[in-house]
Amino acid sequence: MSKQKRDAEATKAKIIENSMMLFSKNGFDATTVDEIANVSDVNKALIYYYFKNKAGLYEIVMNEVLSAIYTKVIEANKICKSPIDELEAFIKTYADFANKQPYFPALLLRELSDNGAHIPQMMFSSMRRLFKLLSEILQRGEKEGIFNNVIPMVIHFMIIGTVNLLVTTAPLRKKAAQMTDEINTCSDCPMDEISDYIFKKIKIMLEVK
Amino acid sequence: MSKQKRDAEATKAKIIENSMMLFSKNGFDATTVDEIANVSDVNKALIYYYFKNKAGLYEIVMNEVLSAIYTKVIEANKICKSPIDELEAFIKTYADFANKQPYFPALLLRELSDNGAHIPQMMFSSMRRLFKLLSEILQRGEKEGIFNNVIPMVIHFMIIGTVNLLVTTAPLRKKAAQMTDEINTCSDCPMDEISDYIFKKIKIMLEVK
DNA sequence: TAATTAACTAACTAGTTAGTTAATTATATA
DNA sequence: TATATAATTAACTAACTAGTTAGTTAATTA
Repeated sequence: MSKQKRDAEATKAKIIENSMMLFSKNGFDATTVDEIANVSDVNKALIYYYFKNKAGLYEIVMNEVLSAIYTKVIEANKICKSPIDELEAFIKTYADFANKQPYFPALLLRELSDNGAHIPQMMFSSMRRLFKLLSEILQRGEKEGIFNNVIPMVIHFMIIGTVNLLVTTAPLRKKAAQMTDEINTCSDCPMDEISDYIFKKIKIMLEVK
Repeated sequence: MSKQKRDAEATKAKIIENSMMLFSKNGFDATTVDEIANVSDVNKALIYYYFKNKAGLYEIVMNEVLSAIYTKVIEANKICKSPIDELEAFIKTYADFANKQPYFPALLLRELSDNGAHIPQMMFSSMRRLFKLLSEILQRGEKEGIFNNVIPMVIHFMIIGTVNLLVTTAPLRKKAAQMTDEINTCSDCPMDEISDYIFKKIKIMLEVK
């Protein structure tokens, strides 16, 4: 392997990586193409050479992230023996991913609160795949008499919503913890303890007594 | 009452009202001061005459919204007899407000996913008041032996997160319902039925068996 | 090694946006 | 009724930003 001065794939990957970081941190509008170029140490025009435009780059970034999480969730799902196992895997895999890729929940929340202004179609179907998986787990559980009174859409948002808020507010909560003594903002609970708590609570909530 | 050509208070209120609508719909960055001025039928400079700058206007708008919701929740809380009543009132009042003021959840999500970039301090303390109230309800319930194994921060985000996602995705879900037959996105469940479901499920989740 | 292509850049354009200035109009008050 | 003051505007600027163009340099191939 010769050390190359030019490596298109690596450059492209670098641009995507930095875009992901910046879009997640600052959102679509507040991220400038100039900024992406500077951070990535490439000329701005190169971004237009590789990607159609800013929205096109954004779409690729989102696609990459959403595919990654879907793959992980599916992977974790494969080795499960029961709907309860599957529910646990779903929650913990999602939480773990969101925690390790902490920009992702912010991106997702922002995009949802924009009504998918920037990437309507793709976003949409990616999120649907994830929801469909959980939906099937819950309905299977209900058929088997393990769960009862399930509204999958609400349970899905309960999981996604809770995890996303916990991850996105983590820095804010850390700051709050230093300021006040009275309120416990859970600022040093590790994510795997929290996700275990969420799973156990949702299990209680759904299980037939 | 004479019909005036000039009414500073009314003009100011009009600007705030339209700002709230636009900021909520499009976020801070994507809302332009020109747009606010046009919609409000005033000259842009008037906005700078009344408000320090764009961020100052945004802060006032946010303050107004957050105070309104806090007032409603406190009001509903007053007539409650038990922690379970209080929990029910908290969830349903918040959900009702979010549903009637459907831009608010989007604003909140966006602001949280920005780490409070635009209005750090005020936003912060407004959200804390709301959390403190729920926190006290839950801890009182735990002391009275009604609830068990409560982590208020997680329960708070479970409520806020679920409601916010349901409200912000409502138009998206409606669109999805037309496209596919297989997945039930809860697109025509009325909010008060959903908030009742959320309350009942969270009650089960927290109550001592 | 010459020709061709792929990777990359400097410098620009056209359009947008927050914020300002200096002037104008309406209203209250002396 | 004159005048001060509060409300409002037209017209501007400085800074920024998405996207383009015309060109350069490195790598590949004939």
